[in-house]
Amino acid sequence: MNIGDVADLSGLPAKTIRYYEDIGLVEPLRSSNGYRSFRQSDVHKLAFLGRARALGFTIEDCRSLLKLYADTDRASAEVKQIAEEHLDRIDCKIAELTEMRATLSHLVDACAGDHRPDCPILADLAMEQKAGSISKASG
Amino acid sequence: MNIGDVADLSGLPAKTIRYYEDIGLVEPLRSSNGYRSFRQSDVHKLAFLGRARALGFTIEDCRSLLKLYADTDRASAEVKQIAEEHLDRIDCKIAELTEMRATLSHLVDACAGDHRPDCPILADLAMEQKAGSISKASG
DNA sequence: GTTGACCTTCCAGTAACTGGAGGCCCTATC
DNA sequence: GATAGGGCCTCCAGTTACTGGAAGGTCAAC
Repeated sequence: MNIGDVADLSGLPAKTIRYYEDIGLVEPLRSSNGYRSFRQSDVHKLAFLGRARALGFTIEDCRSLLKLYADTDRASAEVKQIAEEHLDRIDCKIAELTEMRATLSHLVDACAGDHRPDCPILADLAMEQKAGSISKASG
Repeated sequence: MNIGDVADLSGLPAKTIRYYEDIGLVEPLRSSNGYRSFRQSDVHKLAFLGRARALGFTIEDCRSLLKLYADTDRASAEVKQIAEEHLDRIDCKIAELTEMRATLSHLVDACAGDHRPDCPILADLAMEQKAGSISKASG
């Protein structure tokens, strides 16, 4: 199978598939004309990678997961650990973004958004605290 | 003021401050010895940048915000628009992460995490659907 | 005069691709 | 046989926002 077909089947761009070969995630054969020649197992691997990446696993996570997948003597604990660490990362990111969101939406709500220059968003970024108005929500 | 002092005051690493000069966000003066010489206004700008970055604004957003901040004829609507677009980006990211989180935590919960090889996480990534067990929770 | 902290520039690397240039291969059509 | 097109190839550069490190100049203190 040529790269175009595999791209269609796996949903990954051909560029990405070449990149995955570059970094050693897949090792397609080569036809006599130099074209990459993908086996079913390669397509399977690439689909695996596509789903792992869609779940946000890093490339290095993917590499480990592929290795574990191939190793029928694996302990599921190893897989679970990778997934749990990733879950923690996701939770951290969500927490971070949620906090940003809170501050930002607060500021956006406070901004008139009209033709006048007065803007609480800029005021906050510049920390223009007038005496007596220092009441930052202790955050 | 030298870069080290400014780094302490603004909370930004010296490396980052140099980078911000590189990309034209600040333009400190130079002393006769070649050292950067920061004015109060530079420090203020850098603190502004630090807070904007902490809210997740991109560097290009920061550039625009600084320009608006300097322009006393600005319309707050312009600032608000930047902030709202950023808020949308944040919401998208949160939604994406939340979905990942849901799928992943589902899988993690289903995984025994012991010495045995059987692993629903890998099974899902590999899409090993046995006939009759296709009951993917519809998204 | 030498140590050590601070400053300088420049280069490379990070994560995971993506875009584009320049060029070969294959099939079909004239 | 020539040509047009689409697909494939490699290699290089760019993306975001820094960060680390090398090689070397500056300054205050001892």
